Amino acid sequence: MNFKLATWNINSVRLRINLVEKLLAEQNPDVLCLQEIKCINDAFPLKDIRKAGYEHVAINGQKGYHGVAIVSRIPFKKVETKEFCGKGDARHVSVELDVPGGLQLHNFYVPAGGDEPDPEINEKFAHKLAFMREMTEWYGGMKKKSENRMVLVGDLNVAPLEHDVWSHKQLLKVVSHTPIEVDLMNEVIASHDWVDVMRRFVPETEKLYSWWSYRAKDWAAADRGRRLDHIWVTPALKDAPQSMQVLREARGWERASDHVPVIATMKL
DNA sequence: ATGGTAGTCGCACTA
Repeated sequence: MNFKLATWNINSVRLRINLVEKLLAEQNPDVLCLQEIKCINDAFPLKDIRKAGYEHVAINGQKGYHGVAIVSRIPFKKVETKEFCGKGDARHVSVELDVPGGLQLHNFYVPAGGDEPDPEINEKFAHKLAFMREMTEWYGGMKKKSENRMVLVGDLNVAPLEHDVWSHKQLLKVVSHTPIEVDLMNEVIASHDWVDVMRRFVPETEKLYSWWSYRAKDWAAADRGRRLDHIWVTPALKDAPQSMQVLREARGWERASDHVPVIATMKL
């Protein structure tokens, strides 16, 4: 079957439900993974999502901050959430999709990490590093690597490659692109031989961003972006991806999120 | 070298 997947840090799903509806209408993905929904489960705009044709929703919400959700046309066989760092933060939800061969989809919102890239003096940065170490442990501990059909998406808050940021040199000491974060992200990737789907379609020598700061006067003119959002697949699905698109235009929508949707199609 | 914006919740915090 053909499978279309989107991931988007929405920065408040209640405030931007109209933009979610616009994306679903224009792109018609089978599944949309959202991050930073910024509401408790009961406040999620379920009715609007169902009206758009998405009957299946898995939510791990939290009051005011963070929170992730998966909305889907495809039924779920299982829904799980995992708590990282014992903090009680809502930063992960996963579902088993009812597709031929099965598919586990993991949706993450990794801690941003604050401003100061020193875990000794910035506990938010220490939390981010610990979170990634826990991801490595978790995926490294899973059995049957070569048979696991898994997709991992989300706002991972790390731009690992030189051309995942507008200036490699100027961002080396900026949280999201520091060597310690990049090393830890590479360890997560190595823990289950994850494949970076976005870079399968855009060479590493080309700039590729999914986020532009709200603080720029003119985000498009400055174009100082970073690739903070990712789609990964396990080796069992390495030949599945057929296309990938970063919906840059969504950054210019009215009352936009600072992140744009990343969309992939796969043959399952 | 600094400050710039956005959202939620309530007048501070996270990003």
